[in-house]
Formats: sequence, structure tokens, C-alpha cells
Amino acid sequence: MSTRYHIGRFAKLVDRSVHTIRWYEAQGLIPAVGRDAGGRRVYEDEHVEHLLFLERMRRTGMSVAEIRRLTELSMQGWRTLEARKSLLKDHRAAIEENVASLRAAIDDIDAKIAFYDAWERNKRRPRKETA
Amino acid sequence: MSTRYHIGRFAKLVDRSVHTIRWYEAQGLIPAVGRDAGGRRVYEDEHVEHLLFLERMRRTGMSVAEIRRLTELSMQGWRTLEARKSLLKDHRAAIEENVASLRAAIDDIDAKIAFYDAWERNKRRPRKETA
DNA sequence: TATTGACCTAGAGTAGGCTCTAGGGTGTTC
DNA sequence: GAACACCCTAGAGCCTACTCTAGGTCAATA
Repeated sequence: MSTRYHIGRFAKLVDRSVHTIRWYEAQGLIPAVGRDAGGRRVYEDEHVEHLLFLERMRRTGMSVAEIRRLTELSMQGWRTLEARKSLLKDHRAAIEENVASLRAAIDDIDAKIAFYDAWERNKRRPRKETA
Repeated sequence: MSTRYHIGRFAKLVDRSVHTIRWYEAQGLIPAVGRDAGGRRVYEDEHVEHLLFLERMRRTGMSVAEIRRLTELSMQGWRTLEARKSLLKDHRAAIEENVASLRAAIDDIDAKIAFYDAWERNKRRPRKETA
């Protein structure tokens, strides 16, 4: 038994607004959405999976254009497997760089906080930031 | 000998456009910029440091509004040290969350790639994504 | 002194990613 | 059969963070 959802329920499942779901579809980010007799969109479990993955890609900085590309490729079957893998590997590399940058920022913040601490202890501004 | 720069040189030092520097100042992100006799902005080494820190905060997701707040506090001296520390600690926590999220995304990508690999090996789509 | 290059202000324009409005249809419930 | 929740399309509007244009000033150089 495959579960089917109308847009409102689907939107709640993937935690986005109904507007956003329709906009994603217009942007080509959601493949093959069916309609019921009344013309209303019908989503299935695969769409939930797709959107959760998509969402994770979005939150990690993949652009709408890249996701569109990935969705297009997915709809073309096995011939595009290599292309999809390559796209994902690129994004993976971008994420790794991002992690490195975030780590560096954490170190900067820690240094700044240490500087402020020293300032408070001495009751005057230390001359160098390297506490 | 404290080095002084006009906006063009300064922009190059911190790797942003001249337009962006002026915009940052209009947004209150750069404290106490002096002017020379001809009315041109004059930057000093502390501004370079400030901008490099600012840039790292921006790239790690701190909004312009938050940086403005931080800059305002900096210009009010030692009385705001606690407030600044608290702001930085909040941002630090946000970054840590972000790192966790990026890690999770990397795992998702790896799972997806493994799924595609299995698909290629078997010459047909595996039933589950958990390869 | 005329040209050139860097600077100035005010404000308009752009890109990405939503978010919402207007006007109207559908379908289940009392 | 009417009220109510939920759905539809087309398109306008919004927010953030720039990015650029127009029209003009200033200072070092030829």
C-alpha cells in the first residue's frame, strides 16, 4: 500500500509551506507529480524522500539551479548515473571546504573571546589580539 | 608608523569591491573611518583586521544586522564586552550546529553515491537507498 | 593647464529564494 | 444546498546582500 498525499499534508511532512512546494515544482525541483480527478497534486513516499534529500542539499548550499539539474538527470534514468555522481561529488567537496572554513571561524571567535577576557581581567585593552 | 590606505588599496587588501566597502560603511559595519583633506576615506591597519574578521563572520552566516550590532557595541568601549562575548558565543553555537548539519549531508551524499554505484553494478535500480 | 585616474554621493538595479494575493474551483459535512 | 477546508493558477511583492550608474570633485602628472 503506497501512501498518497495532497499538497497540504505533504508540505507538513517535509516541513515547508504549500507555496514553497508549488514553487519548487515550478522551478523543476520535484519530478513527476501526478494529479487526481479534481486536478489536485498527488504526492507519494518517493516524493517525500526526494524532498528531504533536496532540503539537505539546499541547506548545505546547493543552489536551486544545481538541484534542478540533478532532478532533470534523475528523470532520464540510468544513463545519467555518472553525471549525477559527479555532481554530488562536487557538492561534497564544496561542503568539506565549507566545514574547514567554519572551523577556522570558530578559532577566530575563540581568539576574540580570549582577547575580550584578557581585556576584562586587566581592565584595559590588550595591545594584541593574540591573547 | 601606521599605514594609511585610500579605499581602492584597502578594497584590494580585504578582497572586496570598492562599492561593497562603501556599502558596508553605510550599513554601519565599519567603525570610525576618517577622511583626508580632500574628503576621501582613510583606512588604517585596524580597519583591515576588522574587515577580515567581519568577512569571516559573514561567510559563516552572520547577518549584516548582527555584524552591525557587533560594530555598534565595539564603538561603545569596555562596557559592552559582555554583550559582545555573548553575541559571539551565540554565533559560535550556530556554527557548530551548521557543522553537524554539513556532516550529516556528507553522509547522505555518500549513501546516495553508494546507491548509484550499486545500481550501476547490478544494471538495475536497487529497491532501497540504503545500499 | 589639461588630462587622467581615483575618489565622492545618491540612488537605482539585480539575483536568489522564497512568500503572498487575487480570484476561483472541489468535495465532504451538516 | 450551503458552509468550510483545502486545492488551483498567474503573477506580484519581499528580503538580503550586494552591484552598478550618473554626475561630479580632487590631485598628481605631462
